[in-house]
Amino acid sequence: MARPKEFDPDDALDKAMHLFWAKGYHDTSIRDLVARTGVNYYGLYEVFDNKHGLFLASLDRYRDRVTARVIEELNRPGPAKPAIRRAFDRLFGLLQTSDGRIGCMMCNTAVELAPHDDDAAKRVQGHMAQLRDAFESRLEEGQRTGDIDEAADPRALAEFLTTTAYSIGLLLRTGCSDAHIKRHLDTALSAI
Amino acid sequence: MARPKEFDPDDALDKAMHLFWAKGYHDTSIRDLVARTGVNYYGLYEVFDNKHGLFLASLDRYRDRVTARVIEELNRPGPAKPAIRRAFDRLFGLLQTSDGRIGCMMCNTAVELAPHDDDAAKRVQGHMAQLRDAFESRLEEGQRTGDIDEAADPRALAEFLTTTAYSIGLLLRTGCSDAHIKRHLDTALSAI
DNA sequence: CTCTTTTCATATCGACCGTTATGAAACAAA
DNA sequence: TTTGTTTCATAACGGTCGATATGAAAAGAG
Repeated sequence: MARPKEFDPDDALDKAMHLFWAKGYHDTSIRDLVARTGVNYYGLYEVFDNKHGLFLASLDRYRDRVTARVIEELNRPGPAKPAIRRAFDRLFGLLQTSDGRIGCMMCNTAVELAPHDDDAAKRVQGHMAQLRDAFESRLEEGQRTGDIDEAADPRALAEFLTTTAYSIGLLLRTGCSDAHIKRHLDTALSAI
Repeated sequence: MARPKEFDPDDALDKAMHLFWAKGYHDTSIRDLVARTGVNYYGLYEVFDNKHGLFLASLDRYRDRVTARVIEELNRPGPAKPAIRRAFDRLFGLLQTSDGRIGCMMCNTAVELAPHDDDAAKRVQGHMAQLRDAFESRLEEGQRTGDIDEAADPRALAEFLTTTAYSIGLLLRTGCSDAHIKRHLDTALSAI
């Protein structure tokens, strides 16, 4: 019984996420977000409260759009080692955006915002734990099926793989070549 | 033949570096820098031109104060593997600052500023190359003395170790525990 | 001492920040 | 059509940004 919204909040969040992902929190202004999303000030504040709220929502969206799919790939049936490799390949693919090689939004946030923002820090730590748990379960399953060395510590390896995932983001954002990243992945995965 | 400076530019640069290191570029204001260094606006601009120049000088100072000492540790006589381990331990120690666990300034800059600042990007890439070359030389020496597997690719391993160094910074800045970081280091070094 | 030069502390500048206020525009209900 | 409600586009707000202008203060030279 009133004027309808001219934008799709879901689509706006996607666009905002990509801008935050590429430019980070401090270097992205509300005006930038208005321009990128096509949503006016009123709409953004009405839906997401403020810049901080929009950023936190973007982090959640990133988890759903990127990390969730990596874990999905990780959990496909089959031996653990190739599944882990495929998960990293999937991650690498998902980190190729139309904005270029902008890395991993969680890694970027861990560095830029999390040290001084408890809400962001909580989400980053949750993200790391989620990824770690997924790796750990897969490694334990691999140990049961004989794919992974029984003497290995699944938790320690899972932490290592999680950090490796973050490293991929770091290397991408630094502009390292695909070949460089592939070499890194080969070396890292030789540890499991 | 005029009024002398009341501050030591070298000391001021140290203080500025630590503030940039902890808070990053965008979240550190000139006023913050004036407060932290005790130097007034005129002094800062007279010596370092502007905020950007002061940041670049801080990056160079970081290389001299932190990275140079890690490489120094790496190049001590003896077998390669323990030397590499000692270098990482030294890095870990140097990253414990009075500002807390703020990670590695080059890693932080690689994420926050380098993607949109060519001067910063050039310094980060130079830093990575310097570290990589140091690791590579040490690995090659290790291969000659039989300490490192001859079948290994020194360049690829050196890249991996460089990324591992950056990962230490990332884990520190994310607030991970010492034990977590030690485990990561153990796993990573199992690859060489 | 006075004069000259440099640095000091501080006020100020225009620009941009995140946020909010304002009035017109677009629908549904009556 | 008129009324009521929500969203639209845009102007405006106070605050802070990086950078600079200003005049007093501190030294050496004469």
